Amino acid sequence: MHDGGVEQLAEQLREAGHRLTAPRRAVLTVLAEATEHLPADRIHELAAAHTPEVNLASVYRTLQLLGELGLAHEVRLGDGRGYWELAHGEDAYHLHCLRCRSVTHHAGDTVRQVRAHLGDAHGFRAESVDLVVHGVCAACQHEA
Amino acid sequence: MHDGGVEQLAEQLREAGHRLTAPRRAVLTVLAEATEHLPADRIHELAAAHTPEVNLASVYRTLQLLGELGLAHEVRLGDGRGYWELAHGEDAYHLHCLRCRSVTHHAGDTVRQVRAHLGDAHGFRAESVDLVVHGVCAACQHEA
DNA sequence: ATCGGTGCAAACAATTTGCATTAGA
DNA sequence: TCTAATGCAAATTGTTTGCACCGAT
Repeated sequence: MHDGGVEQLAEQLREAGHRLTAPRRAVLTVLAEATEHLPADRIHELAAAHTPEVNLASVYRTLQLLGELGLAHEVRLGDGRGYWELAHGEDAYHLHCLRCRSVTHHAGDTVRQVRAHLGDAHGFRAESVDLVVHGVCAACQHEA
Repeated sequence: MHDGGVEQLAEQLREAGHRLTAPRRAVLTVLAEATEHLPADRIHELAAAHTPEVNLASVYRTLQLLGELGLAHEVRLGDGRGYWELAHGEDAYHLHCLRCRSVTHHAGDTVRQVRAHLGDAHGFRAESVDLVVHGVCAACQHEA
């Protein structure tokens, strides 16, 4: 997750017919450097380091755009807000540790199985699967 | 569905050391009669029919209490708000139809399997599993 | 030179809270 | 009676929007 990633994403923005602006580059950089899922206000804070004066509204607008382009993805943890991450090959689920508040995503068959099951059993055509598991991660269990 | 259910829930409230008030009874009645998942403001509207003057704040307070007592359960669909339903034997997932906006819950092994998988593969102790699948339900697919 | 994007401030929507009053037990 | 619970209104929080100005293409 060095700057190369950002350049590539920036390119995708441009290719989709959007302008590459300072706020957008700042948000992309923050997301690319992030090791965890970030809410908009946190992204705003971090972006301010790169590019002072980025406005929170622009962060929201950028995130929405990135979401529409499929470059970023929003996760809802149950509290009101949205947490963002760069898109990774979909069909992942999230483990939300209630103790250390960490959120990790995991790919795997799990979600695919759920999807398959639904089509068979309920004739439901799944568009997207939101699977968030709240609990206590392995690390936190040890230091209990 | 009929008032018997409400009486039983009311009893559980009292047993837990809480007072049985008009707003609380109204919310319980609405939830018991509901055939779908309701957001707080909708519950407020419907409760007003039974008991005029119930305040929206009281609806929120009641819902929170019912949640803590395990009598009701909140579902997050991804839009900002919470949708409520009476507690049914847990471990269900929700199918959210993007076309008709319906939300149906289904019990079954699915969630239990996810739970088991997590413990084995990641040492994660699952407390609650939120599985919401967005897509198009069977009914809506037919009339496409 | 355009017109998409930004900053700013005000608007919104969902939910929460402080406080004086009311009513369940 | 005595304290939990309510109504009301104001405060919070997360997110969106209108609009005049600015800058990427």
